[in-house]
Amino acid sequence: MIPMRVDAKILLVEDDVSMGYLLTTILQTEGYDPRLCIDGETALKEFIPGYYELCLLDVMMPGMDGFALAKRLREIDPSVRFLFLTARSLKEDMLKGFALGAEDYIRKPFDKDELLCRINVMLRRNEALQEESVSGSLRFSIGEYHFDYTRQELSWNSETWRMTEKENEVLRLLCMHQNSILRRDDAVEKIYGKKDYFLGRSFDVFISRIRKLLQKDPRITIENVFKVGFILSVKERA
Amino acid sequence: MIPMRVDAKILLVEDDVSMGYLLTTILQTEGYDPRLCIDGETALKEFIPGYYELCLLDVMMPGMDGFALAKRLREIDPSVRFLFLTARSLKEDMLKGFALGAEDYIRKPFDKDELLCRINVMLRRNEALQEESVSGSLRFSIGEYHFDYTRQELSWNSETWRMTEKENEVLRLLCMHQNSILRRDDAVEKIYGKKDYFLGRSFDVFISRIRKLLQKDPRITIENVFKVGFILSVKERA
DNA sequence: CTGACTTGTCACAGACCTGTTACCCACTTG
DNA sequence: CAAGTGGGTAACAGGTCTGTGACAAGTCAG
Repeated sequence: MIPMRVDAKILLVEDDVSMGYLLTTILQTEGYDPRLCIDGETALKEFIPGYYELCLLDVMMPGMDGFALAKRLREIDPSVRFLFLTARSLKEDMLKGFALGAEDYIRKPFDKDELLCRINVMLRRNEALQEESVSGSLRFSIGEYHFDYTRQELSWNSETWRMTEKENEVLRLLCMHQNSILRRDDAVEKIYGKKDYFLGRSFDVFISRIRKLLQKDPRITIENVFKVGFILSVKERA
Repeated sequence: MIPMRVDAKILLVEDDVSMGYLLTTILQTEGYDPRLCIDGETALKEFIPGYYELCLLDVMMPGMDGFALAKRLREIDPSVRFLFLTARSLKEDMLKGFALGAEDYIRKPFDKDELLCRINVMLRRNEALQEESVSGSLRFSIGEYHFDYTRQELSWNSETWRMTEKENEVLRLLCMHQNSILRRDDAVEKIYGKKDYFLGRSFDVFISRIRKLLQKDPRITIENVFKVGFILSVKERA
């Protein structure tokens, strides 16, 4: 299935109240977060650059029409993405819409599933565009936790903590050896670049701190292997 | 007008000879370089990963149908882009097409200009994806702000400031790492070409100045990651 | 079972890092 | 030349890490 882009903010501009309501409902039930405006002026006030993933514009509206609105929005935020929705099936209109940079052009009466499909495709594309640059990111799942090494963050159940540099390093090493021994010598060497008695003790302290960070999921353990190192593992669910 | 993507290679798969010929002609007169195949098997032999900008697939064909072909093509090259063309207007077919990762879905009989428009849009998008970084103008949306690097301008709600050169550079780096850590070492190196203690301090001062510039939108934060760097991010609206 | 050694944890102080304001100097502009 | 701008340094007041010592608890060999 197409992966859903949950909670995406959508700016919806539609003067017809019942149509606007219908669209809002459809989008909401699909997990989107639509914002309905009844005319172009309201939409311009409501618009915030970068906030909305997508704008859904009715073409025929009293006052400022969809095309004029699109032009204004693009002036404010050149990277805005929009899609026209119209009852008119004039070819010229459609061409004009695409010329303005529309991503798509949908005729009313529209089919609900088709509309959702096209929106999904657009947002998926959007996401691909943005995440392109975030490559090189290192992430791990640890039981119910999620650990993002590059962002130096540990999250659990929508809570997120920023870890310190050393904690981050130690946890990374543990994760990379998940279910197998992380040798203390190796670890100390990698973290501090050298090893001596005190650095080893310091490493122990970090193990302790990380245990505390991970204690919300009791299935996670960091077992000690006497004189050798530690093993991070996640027990099977009972 | 929509900028034309000249000479783009298009793989066209259509079993109906006259339709295939018609499409080929249309695409050629528009400056594209289409390659016509009369069935899926031929298309698979003809296909070269990365060579075609776009595949135009008829859905209903004897032997391998368009969907099966799309699946095979995607196996060979996961980044392939395709578009279905079909006489069937069954909703399920269309949904299936999108689920397979289609960029668009066009019903026959199609309108020549609409088809070309949609193809143009797709190719333009393709280009945008690839040339994002090479383009001359660099612009970013930061919450309610809009930052134009090339013009060295920061604007908010119709107010616009011209930034200083260094502010501009620092903000650009922050934007390019939005939501991930901008490492202070990297940043200092890129901005000054070398690094020492004082340049690091100077960088801090610019962070401070930029925070002040961006303070009109309270959702924007530049978080410090102790000893490592900074993260620019925009919080969800309440 | 004992004693030597290893590990878990706490608390804390000092080192180091950051945010900010003020200031100074070089350069530009009118 | 006077005023203004940009950008670096200084200085200071916090703030955050993180080694280390202390001590309790655990492990192991003999």
